[in-house]
Amino acid sequence: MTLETPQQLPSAYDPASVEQRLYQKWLDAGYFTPTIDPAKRPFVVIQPPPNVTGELHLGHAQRATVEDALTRWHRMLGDAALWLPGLDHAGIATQVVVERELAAEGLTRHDLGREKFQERVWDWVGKSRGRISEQHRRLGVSCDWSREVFTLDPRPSRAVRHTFVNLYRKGLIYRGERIINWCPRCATALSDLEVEHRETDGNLYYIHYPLANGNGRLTVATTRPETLLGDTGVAVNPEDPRYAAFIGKDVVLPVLGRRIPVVGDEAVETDFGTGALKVTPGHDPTDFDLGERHGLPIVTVMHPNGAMNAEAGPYEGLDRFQARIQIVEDLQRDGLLELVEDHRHAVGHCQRCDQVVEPMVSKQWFVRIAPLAKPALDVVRDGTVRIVPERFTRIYENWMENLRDWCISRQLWWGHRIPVWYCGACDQEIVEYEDPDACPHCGSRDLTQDEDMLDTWFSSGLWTHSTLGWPDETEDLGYFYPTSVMETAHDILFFWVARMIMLGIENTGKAPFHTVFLSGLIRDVEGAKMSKTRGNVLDPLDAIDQYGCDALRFALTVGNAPGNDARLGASKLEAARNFANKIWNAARYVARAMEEADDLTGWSDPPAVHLEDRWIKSSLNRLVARVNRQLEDYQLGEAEQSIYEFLWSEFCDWYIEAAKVRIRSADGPSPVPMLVHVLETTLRLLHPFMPFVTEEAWSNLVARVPRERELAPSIMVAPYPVADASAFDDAAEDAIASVREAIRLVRNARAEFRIPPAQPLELLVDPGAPQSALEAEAPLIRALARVEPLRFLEGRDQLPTTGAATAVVGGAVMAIPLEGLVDIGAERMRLSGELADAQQALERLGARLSDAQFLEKAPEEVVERERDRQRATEERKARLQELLTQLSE
RNA sequence: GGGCGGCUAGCUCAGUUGGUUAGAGCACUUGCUUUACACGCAAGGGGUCAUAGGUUCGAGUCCUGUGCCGCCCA
Repeated sequence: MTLETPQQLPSAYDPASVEQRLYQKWLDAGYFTPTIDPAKRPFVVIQPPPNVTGELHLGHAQRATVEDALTRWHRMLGDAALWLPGLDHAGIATQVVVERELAAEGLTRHDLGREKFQERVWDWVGKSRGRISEQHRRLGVSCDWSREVFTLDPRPSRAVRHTFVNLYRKGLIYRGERIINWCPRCATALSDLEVEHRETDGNLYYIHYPLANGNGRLTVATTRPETLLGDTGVAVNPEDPRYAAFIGKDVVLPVLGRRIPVVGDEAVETDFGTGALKVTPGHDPTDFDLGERHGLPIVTVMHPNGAMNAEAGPYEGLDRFQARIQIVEDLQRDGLLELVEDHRHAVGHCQRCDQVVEPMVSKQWFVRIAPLAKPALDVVRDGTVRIVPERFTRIYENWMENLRDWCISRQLWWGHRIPVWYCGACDQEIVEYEDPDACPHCGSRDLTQDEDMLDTWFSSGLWTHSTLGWPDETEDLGYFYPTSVMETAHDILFFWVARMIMLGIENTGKAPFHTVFLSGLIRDVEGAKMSKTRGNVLDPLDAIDQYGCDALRFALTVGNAPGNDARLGASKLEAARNFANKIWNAARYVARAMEEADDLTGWSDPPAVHLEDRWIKSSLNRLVARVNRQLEDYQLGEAEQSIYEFLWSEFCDWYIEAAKVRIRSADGPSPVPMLVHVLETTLRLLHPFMPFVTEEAWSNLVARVPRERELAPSIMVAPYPVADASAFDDAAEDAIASVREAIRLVRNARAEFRIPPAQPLELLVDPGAPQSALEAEAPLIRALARVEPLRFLEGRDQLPTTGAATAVVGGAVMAIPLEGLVDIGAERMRLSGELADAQQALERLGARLSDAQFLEKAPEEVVERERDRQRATEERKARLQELLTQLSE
């Protein structure tokens, strides 16, 4: 590749011409695949596998950026960094998507049959995978594509099979008639987590249940009157004086006329409704528990599709919502409906298809959760697993302490099939690692496999180890497990993270990672969740086309605190794009300075002799220290902010501008080696976040540099910067700060008095101190403030007393003679104001420093800092007073 | 009903062992074709950190109460 001259480089950074080329270069070099090396420390991130049928959205892009940044950082630290990508078959989500497609053709999955339907899904998967993969690559992710896994691949499927069999044999998986959440649209059971509760306007119906003996009646309140068809009791609180006498008697179920008992139970809330509760064990989870306590029978009144069944008597065949209307009418007719109230309450909806979910008793497979939850709780409590940000630890604990058994069977056709066979001859359940040919109990070949599929999250829960080869003792598993950081969105803490911890410990004996890093959700500018129906979805690829990958990555992560939701809009993307362009142009400038410099010797660690060099080197090393600290503490957004500020406001705004002055005058040591050094270091610091522009700029720099140290072939395998504390230089930083202040004051006066930028100004300075930084930096002040002549005075009495803009910087006094422009009275007013400020500050400082408590209790360095400030403020006050006296003469 | 989070400049947000005069981006005002960058440069305006108490030498930061907004769980 021939090196372009700096002049040939475009003046605006063009991401499109860089990104694909560099990504290919990294792929070809094999940087994304770590080598298993016992001498190295492994760093492992397992990617949360996106749904195979979905497209990546900005949330994925943000998480990918965080995961990539962590991986790139560790790779540069010299770790064996593995970021393992994958895809999730997403059972119910995918099935719903494909069923919708079928519905558009007027078909259901039953028209196709199980096999054809599965083929159809695989077709869809094939199309979708390519898109997801393309999106990921465009995001610049450095994941190891050679290890990419799909949840339905043979290896993870084997892990699913082994886990199921092991848990079954330990008695931790069982089949039973329990109350579950049923989606009539999807015709499948759902776990508690897959139900979304939404506040909905409904009614509360007060219904009379006459006593069987004809002496009165009980009135119950319900939001779902149609379920009374499945009532097998009425419950009241035994402490409730209104109803105590009813316990043990029978009431007559309206409409159906069935006799059902009244039972006493403490769980009944006396102040909800009438205080009497109809008990429907077949269609309500609390009633199920209650019914179990009192031995009440279970009656299920609905078909799986939500229509009423034979138990519903005259309502058989009606849809559940029609049945509700009909029953209410009938109750009214019979005079059994006391009243109907408006009532707002939470109604469960299917997470995937939004239908109202029906609690229903059904025969399903469950995981016994308590024995798994205990160790998973312990590892978080004892710090083996750290959750970032910390506040989610409590949320995790609360949830884990209140878990019900996990319903894992789904009446779907897409996913991992439940590995249980039933023998037609002896009726035994057969659960083996390999598919059985014959019944091990009776030898019969009349075997049928369970029709159901496993909850997707069952396989996801194994992801940290199934991707590395478990249950086999593979080299990958031995080296990379347990993994390091699990980064994911906080909304799947329970769905996924908790189950990974439970099943990771269960299968391997070890917690699957040491850190959980939870990201917030990405919202649109208005703060709304992005969704297709709202039409506010921003495709990551569009954003990349428009602003560039680095800009998107930066915009998605800069300044974000872990776990907090963030909004993204055009202005943030523009700011990020501008930053990429700033870096590009800084690099372009430095490259040009290099071409024109005679000697770049020492660039890799230039000695800091000149005050400006001492300052920038000190400042750079403080930045490096800070960024390392922030990364170690997972404050990625802050780290980016730090780099942004240094690069733009320190390096570009001041060091480069100062360097130009020195280069032009050819006076003193050349700043070019330092320019190269600072930029090269900062690019490495930033690379994990903005991989492309840093690589491109870095390559352009190092291609022009003498080989003073071994140079990596790519910034992504170059070492991450380490701070050199010996470069810290407070004196230089203070000195440059006062020079900057002086320049700012001159520019300020120029703006205030409307003096054209090109017109030089005379500046008189009484430096005050013998070794003033203002004197040392006179050329810089001349150039950046457009000062000519700049004269340093012997004594204050030489300062002009009229018609001058004046200011105090540290111990120095400056005056810009502006006869005829400056109103001396206004000038005096301004200085008096400053004097008053100084006086006020001194009073505060004096009070603090004379407080014995403060002196005794505050740390030494804080006291010392206050003393320094007091000294400086006193000096400033003295100078201001002198100046004012002079002006009033 | 229980829990969590937010309330900081016009807007969006940082601010992690409590320690300068509380920061950034965007927006705003003024002026600039200054040969790296107008995706830029310079100067500037703008905040009693929701509220009431408390702890402390010192509170945006810790504690308690209150108000509004959002989320999670039941």
